[in-house]
Amino acid sequence: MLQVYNTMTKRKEIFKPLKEGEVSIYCCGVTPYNAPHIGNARPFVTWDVIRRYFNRLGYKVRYVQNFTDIDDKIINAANAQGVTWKEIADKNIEAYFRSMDALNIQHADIYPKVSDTMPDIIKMIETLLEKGYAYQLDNGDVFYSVEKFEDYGKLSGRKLEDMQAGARIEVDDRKKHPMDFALWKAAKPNEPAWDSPFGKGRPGWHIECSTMSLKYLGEKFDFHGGGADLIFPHHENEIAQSCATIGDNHAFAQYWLHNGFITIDKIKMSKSAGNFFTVEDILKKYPGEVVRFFLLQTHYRSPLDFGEDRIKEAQTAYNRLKTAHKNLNELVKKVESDEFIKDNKTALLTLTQAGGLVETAERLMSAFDDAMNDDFNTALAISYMFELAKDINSYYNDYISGKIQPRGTDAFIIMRVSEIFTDMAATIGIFENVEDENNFNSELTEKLMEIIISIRQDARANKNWAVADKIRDALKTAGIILEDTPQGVKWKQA
RNA sequence: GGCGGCAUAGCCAAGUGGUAAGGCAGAGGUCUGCAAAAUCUCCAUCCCCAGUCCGAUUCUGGGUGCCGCCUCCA
Repeated sequence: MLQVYNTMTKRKEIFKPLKEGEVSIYCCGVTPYNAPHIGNARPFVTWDVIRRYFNRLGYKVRYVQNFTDIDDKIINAANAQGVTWKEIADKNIEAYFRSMDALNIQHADIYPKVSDTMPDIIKMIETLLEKGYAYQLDNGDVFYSVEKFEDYGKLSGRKLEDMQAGARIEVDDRKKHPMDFALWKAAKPNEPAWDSPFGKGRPGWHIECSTMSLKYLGEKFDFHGGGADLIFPHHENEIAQSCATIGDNHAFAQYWLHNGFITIDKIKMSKSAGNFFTVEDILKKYPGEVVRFFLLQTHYRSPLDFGEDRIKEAQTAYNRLKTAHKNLNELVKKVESDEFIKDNKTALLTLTQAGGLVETAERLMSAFDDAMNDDFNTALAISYMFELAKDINSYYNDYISGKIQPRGTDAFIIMRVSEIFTDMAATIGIFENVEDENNFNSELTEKLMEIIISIRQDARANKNWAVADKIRDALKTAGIILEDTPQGVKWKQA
């Protein structure tokens, strides 16, 4: 039974889909005014795993994620760089996809943009004006009147009178209430603008997500997510706008999930504070799957402190699972080439060991699912992968060293264990691009490595350890690790 | 000032009313020409105080510390 922590009720709830067998998700996307940093990536990795898990559970998932491509920051960036807002947005949307693709994030079903949703946004603002939830100023600005919405504050748990409006920024005194927010901003000279019944202008922040989620998911949908900093005011305002438009305070998203922040030295990473690392910079030094794995080793709601050391640790840990994955694949290949059946000396040890392996695997698979069912506890789920990896490696070592003789039943066991480990990996989204993992793994490199290894093997045969070690050390400097195993020399990228 | 979160080994991080997963680092063993990888063994009474309970790290109250939101922000 799947439980999720709902920000609206501040507790874990049993998930019940609105439609049997289907899940609808809206995750707030980015404002593409520059390249995404690692903190921006967290919600998308989180939701990617959630989607994958729902798929695993057999749900049909519909996932919508927006691009807010009209915004003050984009206009500012465009002015600063002397290009159009569209050029800024397009460029950064491309950067967004480059980064997220590297993190192995599956694409949304729809990526609506504000600039493509203008008629719907305008229509929604009209409705809010008609229903008396909004008002227009002489200059054309349209504001939402928070006092008109009785449930205002229900998501973030605050009351209008308790908030210190203007604590950090001056209040626009043309507003009826300090917390009122813009639905439509009248055009200033040289700004991109769209025609509307309220005059030329552009949408305020918040309205686009209300419009897009209602347009693509309907008046009620299952999940709405994003970073915890969106709870107020963004999501609070979305609720106010959407529920007022629909005329039902229980409409809109049923479950609100918010991820914690990525911090640096415990301080929230943010573009405005300048303490951030872009995803593409991190990817220059670490594979996307490692970055992804790093993020998932902590529960999505907990804060996560970013640091070079932490990523390195994650890489070491990730490599451990990867080794198990490789070993398992090797065993699977042997099964497929019938090596397991050939030798049918029925050592009792074999039965115990392989039988134990599959038993462990089944148990861990079940534990893995329990962890995921508990508000998508990837940190716990991953710990079970480590436990399974240990047993896989033990079996592999015993098999390779000839300590155990596999029999026919082992073949089935290996295939089942492989299926389980692959399922786990697929759920958290790793080990999917094993073929091209060595990004400098060209044919030429293969040949060169063959030559180098053969020369070194000659040296080793002559007990010329000095030369052998020199070659190994030199390769290590070049980022290639040699391992002398009973099955011959293996090499891999550092 | 209002609202919310967190405090678990050297570091990171799960979790439970009955004395605590996993990872990294570290120590020792096996394997190895030596390494590497792998594996085995070892490494915590859970911020402080009070209370409830047969029993609390886990519940309640208080305290301390850190962080976040109340502006844009994933």
